[in-house]
Amino acid sequence: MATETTVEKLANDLAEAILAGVFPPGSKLDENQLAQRYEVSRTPVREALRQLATTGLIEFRPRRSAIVSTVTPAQLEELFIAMGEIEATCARLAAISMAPTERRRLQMVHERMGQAELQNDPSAFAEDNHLLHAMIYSGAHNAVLKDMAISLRRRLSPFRRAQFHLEGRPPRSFREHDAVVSAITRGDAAAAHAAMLHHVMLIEQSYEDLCATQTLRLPVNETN
Amino acid sequence: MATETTVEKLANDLAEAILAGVFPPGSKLDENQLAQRYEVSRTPVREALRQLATTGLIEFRPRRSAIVSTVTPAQLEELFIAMGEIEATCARLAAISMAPTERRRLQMVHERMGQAELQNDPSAFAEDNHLLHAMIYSGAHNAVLKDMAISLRRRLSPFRRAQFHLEGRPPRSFREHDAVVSAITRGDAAAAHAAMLHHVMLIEQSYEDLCATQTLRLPVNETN
DNA sequence: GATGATTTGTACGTATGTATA
DNA sequence: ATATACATACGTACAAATCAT
Repeated sequence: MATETTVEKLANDLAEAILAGVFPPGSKLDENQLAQRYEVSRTPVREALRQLATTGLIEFRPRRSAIVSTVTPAQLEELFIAMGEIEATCARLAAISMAPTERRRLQMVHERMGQAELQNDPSAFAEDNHLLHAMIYSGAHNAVLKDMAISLRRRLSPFRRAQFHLEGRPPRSFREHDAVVSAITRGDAAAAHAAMLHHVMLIEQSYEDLCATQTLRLPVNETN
Repeated sequence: MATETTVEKLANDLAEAILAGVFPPGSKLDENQLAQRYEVSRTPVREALRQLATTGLIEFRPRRSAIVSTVTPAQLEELFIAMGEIEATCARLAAISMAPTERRRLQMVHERMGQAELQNDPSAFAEDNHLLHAMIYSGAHNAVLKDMAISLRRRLSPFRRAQFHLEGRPPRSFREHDAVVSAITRGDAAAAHAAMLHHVMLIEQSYEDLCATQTLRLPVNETN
């Protein structure tokens, strides 16, 4: 019961719902409706919305409903680029300052991920993928950068999810990780940076390919 | 009158007051007191506080007063490191993607800053220093990274202000800028990154020197 | 373009949890 | 340890502005 119950919970629930596509980009967030839906009053709703607004997930307009942020393709690319740069920075710092234990654990998770790929276990693969990246953020030993990375990753998660279903992406992803993990474990900062930048750029690329092949423009739908 | 009057204004005013040291780190932010002081009700105060909490400037505790964030030396160093990395990333991207006009303007401001240093005009120097860094953020052509850089710079501003008064810092700062600006204008991405990283590290160093020589631990006081 | 309905913005009251005597 | 004081958390009410007809 340590959490700030209502607002904290609401902010998380709302963020999750938005990222899951329950409230699609551009949709209005009526305070009264949200209050009814989550069975609270408008006050905590407003405070949660304001919190989400500072993260960029939604937009507050003066006297009108808050709306879920619409990301243009150009903005999306900027998010991917920023994500790549932050992750690459974390990878570089991780190569410099990870403890031996951290390096071993990183290697371990990476290898387990390779097995998941061979065994064609997408959920284990995705889970370890997440863990691997998180370990690199932590390995940078910088809470500020870590928070930035987590926030960006969260923001981009709807756009990254789709790519796991792309044919041939997991094995390639594993090979890219291999370059990153290898560079980090041997302490090659420049190589770790370059490899991670490359990896995230390819993630963006495969997302764009996905958009091109499918008629989908928005990455999410109600079925999620 | 486009702004969301009360809350938006309050959040800005409060942030400014905190950064100026009116509310020192660790001090409690009583909602009623703030409401009286700024002549509004508690509701906008709460919303402004929550906004500041997401930026890390203050901390919300479940059923207790919000407090101005206390930055430990370790956290401060992480902030400086993150700042250096983000600025260096912006410099690298700027070297790659600045338009010719932007490069010329950057060079121009840099030269003007050199004159301000020669003429011993600290306020002009400080102003151009701010402008120069801002131009590099913009030059990266990535709004996400730019916002991160601005936010970090703002957060660290109380700790950077002091260093301008350090003997011999401005000419050194100018020389460090020279390396950055030169690398950017000639499009040398790696050099721009390295030079900026070096520059910000030296800023942190001079702040630490300042702390060591003076008995001051907190960077700001009421006279500002 | 004006008017009514709906929704946001702010104020305030009550309850609950925290700190203190 | 129990009780008291006090500040926050949430709910509700009213005013002002937007939008829809």
